[in-house]
Amino acid sequence: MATFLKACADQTRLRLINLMAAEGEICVCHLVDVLGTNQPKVSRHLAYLKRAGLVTDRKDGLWVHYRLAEPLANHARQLIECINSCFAESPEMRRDVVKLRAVRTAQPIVKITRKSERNPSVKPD
Amino acid sequence: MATFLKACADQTRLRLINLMAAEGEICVCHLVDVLGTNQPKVSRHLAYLKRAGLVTDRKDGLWVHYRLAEPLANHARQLIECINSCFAESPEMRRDVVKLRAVRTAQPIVKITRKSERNPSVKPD
DNA sequence: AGACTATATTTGCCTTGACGTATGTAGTTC
DNA sequence: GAACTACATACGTCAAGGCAAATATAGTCT
Repeated sequence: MATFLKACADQTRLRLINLMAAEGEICVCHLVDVLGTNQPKVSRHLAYLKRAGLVTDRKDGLWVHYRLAEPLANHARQLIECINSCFAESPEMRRDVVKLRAVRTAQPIVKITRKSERNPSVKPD
Repeated sequence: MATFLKACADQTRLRLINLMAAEGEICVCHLVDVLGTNQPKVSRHLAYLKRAGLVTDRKDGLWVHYRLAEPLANHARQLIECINSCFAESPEMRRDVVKLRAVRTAQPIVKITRKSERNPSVKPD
């Protein structure tokens, strides 16, 4: 119980949980884009959530996709549901979801991985 | 949100919340007896909960009584309710409530404060 | 093979918070 | 006022956890 609460008791992790609760499986690179922070930070928090048993990951080639663990222990599920209903009232959380959708359509996970090809604004040198 | 979760993310504080949710206003000395720990530890955690806005206190002569704050912010109330429903499944939490009732009847808060008078097993020296 | 991409982990630093012990404060009793 | 009671707080220590920056790992493309 305290373990789950600790895992949720951080703004960055709450944002990650919010996104996965809303959109299911998400690739780390998209999470980095949405949170607008550096990649190690996101990975660290994802690892924390995984240790706590709240999320699971799936490797797919170069990418790793995270999603909320299923099934969750009873109290963990209740807790996530409760937190989730609170997200609805938070502008930041709603903005994150919108931004994730935008990022996903702009930069879908495809076999063409070069940023320079996906996004012309990035010069290939 | 993260603040409230942090405040709840500790076993000792969960036990305190459980007791106050079940029995309302409780005096610090009884909480010390029930938790079976030292008094500074209990006071420290109560102060933490108070800072987070989860509890309020009331002075009454020599005693201080704590209870869950009312009204709580929307998400805090939801959170407490959720946590509370999880308590029902925890043997330790249920034992605490039983023990509190026992302590309260054995050592009611009265104007006779000497432990030696309330409890003959404590020698007055 | 070499360049590149996505992700994880390590490192060093700093803050927070948990603990027990000791001490301070304030109210009560006699 | 002296002894006592309930509670809070300061102190020193320690572990956990937050961060940014650097580095490691591993898969992909050409």
